[in-house]
Amino acid sequence: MPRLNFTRAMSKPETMEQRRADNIAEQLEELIFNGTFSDGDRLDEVRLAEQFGVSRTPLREAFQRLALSGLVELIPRRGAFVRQPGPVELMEMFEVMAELEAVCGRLAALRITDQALEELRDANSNCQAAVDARDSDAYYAENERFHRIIYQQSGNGFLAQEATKLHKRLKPFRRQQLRFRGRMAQSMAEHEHIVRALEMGTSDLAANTLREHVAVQGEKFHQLMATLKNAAE
Amino acid sequence: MPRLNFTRAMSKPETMEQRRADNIAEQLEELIFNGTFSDGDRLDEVRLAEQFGVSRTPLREAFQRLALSGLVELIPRRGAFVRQPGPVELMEMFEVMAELEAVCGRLAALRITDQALEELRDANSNCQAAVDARDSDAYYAENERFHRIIYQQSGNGFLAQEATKLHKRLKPFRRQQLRFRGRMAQSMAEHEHIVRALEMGTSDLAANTLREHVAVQGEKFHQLMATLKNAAE
DNA sequence: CTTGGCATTCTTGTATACAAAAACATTGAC
DNA sequence: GTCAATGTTTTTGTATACAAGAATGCCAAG
Repeated sequence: MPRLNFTRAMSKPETMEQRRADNIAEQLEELIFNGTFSDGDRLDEVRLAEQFGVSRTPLREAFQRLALSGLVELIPRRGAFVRQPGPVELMEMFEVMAELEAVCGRLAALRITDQALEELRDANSNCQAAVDARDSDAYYAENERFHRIIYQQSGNGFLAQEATKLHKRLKPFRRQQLRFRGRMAQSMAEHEHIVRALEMGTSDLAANTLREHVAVQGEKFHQLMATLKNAAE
Repeated sequence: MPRLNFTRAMSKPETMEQRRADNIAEQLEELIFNGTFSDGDRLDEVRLAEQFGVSRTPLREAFQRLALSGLVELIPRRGAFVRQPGPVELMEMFEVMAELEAVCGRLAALRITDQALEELRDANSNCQAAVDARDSDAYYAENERFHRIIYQQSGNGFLAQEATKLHKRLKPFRRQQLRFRGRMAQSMAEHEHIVRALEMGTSDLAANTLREHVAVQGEKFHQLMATLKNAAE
């Protein structure tokens, strides 16, 4: 006889208390992103367990989560292997990212609030300040804020969530890109165009501008490939 | 001193041998989809463990996977709760699905092979046969094949994967839809238009036709809401 | 009748134990 | 020297054990 009579989940308690396993998943993610582990590396359960000061159980739970997000491949009876996207998959992911952003932009052009527009302008001026100060960290932070606002203003929570997920996944690669000369300034200029399109409420223009902004083509393609080779060394 | 000197994963062995935990995740997914568990239900670890004849450990690993795919919400120290999308989230998901299909169509119009076109026509004639026989199961199977081909012909593996994932997630809701009068026939007709657009290689037409085909609007909206109410009773 | 606090029982989260499978190393044949 | 077979050791997958946190029930006070 089941005890818990509250078989229904009450309204989201929005508990931000994390279990240990969740933290471990995040930390592992970070270790993969920052290059401590690279493609093909095997994640040793016992060593990582020691390192994190926990037993294998929560680690294995973390592996499950990472596996579904694609960062790790779980090969039965063999272990967990880091799985970074190769050039082809990376291009594919950027292509999807560009399309997702375009959709967000198209919807946001119709639904964005005045307040959000103001925040976009604010993020943009912070970006400009970062460009002037050649502070790529600050630039990146504000750039992320800029895009996140657009995701949210699409008015489609699910879409915003998916876009955020992919954005996060591509973060390390995008970040490399910013180190190229003139990249920050160009990106800034594109942001201005995007804001203008959103202000005007022209869906198609907003969509196309965002797609172009995110798409990897022309010189950006070569830059991306260059960073990949560096990462592989 | 690490033992495994093969620290790199060899080329994908494409091992289809599943671990127990993977199977459990799939079975649970099925149980959620077919309505054995409905929104808000708590998944009892010990009971399910008995039911599946395993211990709690593999079950908990399965929970982790289901949590990331959104079917289950893991509340710390409280348990795993089934989380079915409500009307709003469902509409959002269909909107994203429509956009993903549109992108697939746009790319596929440029890249589709003659052989794939032939397969689309084949799937379509099977669909027609199913409509004539009023066999909604067969219709659904061929419909799925139809869409899957388009995903794959986008030439973007990552996109195809994401589209497939969402398609699967929406499966139970789409399936309900087919029971409405005339829905299968209308859907069939739209498929014809889609194939024609792909044949002609007109990207925009293919994209728009697919978007309209998948989008939930007008009468379809009411039908979807009706199925939701039925499911809640 | 409702409300609040305490004890009890159940449930989760984590650690540990153990069996099965995989990788490694050694030996021997060619 | 290369390669195959076999025994050893590591490593994974699962079961079990145990500690800490929730939920329930009970009792008393208002």
